[in-house]
Amino acid sequence: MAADNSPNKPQSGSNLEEIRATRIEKVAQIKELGLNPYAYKWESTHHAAQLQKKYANLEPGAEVADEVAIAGRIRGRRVFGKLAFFELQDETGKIQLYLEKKRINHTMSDLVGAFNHLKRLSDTGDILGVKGTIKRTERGELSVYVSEFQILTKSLLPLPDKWHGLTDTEKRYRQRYVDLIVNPQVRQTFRIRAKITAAIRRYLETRDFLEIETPVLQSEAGGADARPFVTYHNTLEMDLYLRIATELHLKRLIVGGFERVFELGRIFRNEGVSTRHNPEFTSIEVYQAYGDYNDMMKLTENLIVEVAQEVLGTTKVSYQGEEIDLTLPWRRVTMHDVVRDATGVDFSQFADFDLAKTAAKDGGIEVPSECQTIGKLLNEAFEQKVESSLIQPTFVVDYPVEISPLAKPHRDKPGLVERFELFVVGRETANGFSELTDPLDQRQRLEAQAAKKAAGDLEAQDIDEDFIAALEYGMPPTVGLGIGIDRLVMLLTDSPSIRDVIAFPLLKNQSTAIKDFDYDIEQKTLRVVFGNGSVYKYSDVPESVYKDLKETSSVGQYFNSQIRDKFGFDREI
RNA sequence: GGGAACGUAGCUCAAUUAGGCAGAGCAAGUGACUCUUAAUCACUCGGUUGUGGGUUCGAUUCCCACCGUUCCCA
Repeated sequence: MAADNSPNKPQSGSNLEEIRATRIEKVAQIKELGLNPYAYKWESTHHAAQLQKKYANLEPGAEVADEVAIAGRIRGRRVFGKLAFFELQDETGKIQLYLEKKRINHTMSDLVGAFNHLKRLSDTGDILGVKGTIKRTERGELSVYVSEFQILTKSLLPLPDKWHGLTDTEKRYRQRYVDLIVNPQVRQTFRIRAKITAAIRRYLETRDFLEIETPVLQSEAGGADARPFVTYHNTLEMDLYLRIATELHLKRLIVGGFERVFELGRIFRNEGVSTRHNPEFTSIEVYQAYGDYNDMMKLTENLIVEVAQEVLGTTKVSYQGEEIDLTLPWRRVTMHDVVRDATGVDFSQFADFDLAKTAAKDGGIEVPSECQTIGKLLNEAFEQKVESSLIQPTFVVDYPVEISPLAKPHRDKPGLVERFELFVVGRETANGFSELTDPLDQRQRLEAQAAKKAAGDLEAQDIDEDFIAALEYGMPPTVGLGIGIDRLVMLLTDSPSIRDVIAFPLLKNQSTAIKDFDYDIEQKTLRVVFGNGSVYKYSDVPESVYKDLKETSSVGQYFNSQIRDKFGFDREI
């Protein structure tokens, strides 16, 4: 465009808007050349890693006449007058492009000045397809010696600094696609995650386990102690809950006659967010008829070891600087023993709760008020004094019945159930038990839970009558297992935060600031529009409050202190 | 839920000690350049210092509130 030389045209700036405008202008120029900046298709012959491997032994300076075609994102540009080097990145890695004016203009004679167009109209971030031959440069870099190119997708936004990359944690999570483009180890983590879940499914399928999908939307959320998310079905006019576990439905399938079932899928728990918790996460639950918790511990060990071996090629992994040895067998210890060894208090000796409580306090254990039985005390002691020290894989077995409402009573130890949990790097990673199959016992236990819920415990379970009916038809002796997939992936990918193994972790809405508000004097309702698009109506708001809100120096401050918790509200949008 | 820290150009970071013109590298634009690989050289553009208040002659800096993130604790 000759107009570029106009002295009055302002020079292109380099804030985001101006960079974007410059690139949109390039899109127009590409179109003017009769090319499509958003192509339909490209046929590649190779990926970068394949070429790097195939020509690994090519000498510097050597050329091979093999014709190849490859596509990817331009990650680096080093441009000279009549020669240019691009770095092209595809899913498998990077390869350099050797772009020579003479060759390109010769083979692309239909497009006059093809080389200069490429120089002028391409940017880092564009998706480029090229055809050419193979050449290792004199400096030793394997390159595609390009004869033809096609800009497949024009990128409008600049990528992060090529040297420092993207390190801002918030931006990495919010714009994971950018994180994936510039941080190769992030791609690797999700590749490993996919391999882990595939390997788990393969392990189970070869042992005749069947994956059956169970409902996410449920009229009662059971199978775990957790608060569910609530949603609403419009035409059925009913509240629904997102599942907090897959347990009760998978056990119904066992009643129905399937002997080995599992489901690997998403679970939702309405709880806080931390390095170890995301409100939606992935679990696998496995149920096997005619087995007990000893069988399931063996399955758990073999499953995890085989997955590690298959995905990482080793059973020795490094996690945040600690060497974790997954080699079998894993340590097994009863909860009573491990607590006694750590605190000096043997909770199996007490018949009386108050004596146990005194001993616990003497042992330095804080006893919360809702902790009213010896079993809960034992669990409390475990969580406070033992859990974080279980670094190497350890099965803790034989849990108190009070904290295990779905597990079968221990065949030898009164007050305990046949349950195990696997701890690695101080974190609960798996949980399994011989399933309670006695419907009358199950009803009693769930009624106790329901009583707790009625008394205000938001995490206690409801009675699932249909589940109990299923048990009354008769469930074979069965053992179940649950594994937290995210935590397993964290371990095997050396990731410090659960958000590093979830592609799009839940983050707070960036702007909940108040955008606008108005007031209805007749109705005394204050309508508030928030930055995230939602609209709330606050009722019975005095006009004086509206006036104050209008005149305050800080709307957000006034709203939070004087309105938010003080008036009833309905969500409009 | 409690505590602490952080938020400055598209990206990575300075400037805050003791309030005094908001800077650099990369990226971007123009020009030169056929072996670069964080290319180089010259010139140039780019800022509502998270948001809203307060103190002050003057605030990125001090104070308050809010928003978000991170870490620790529960």
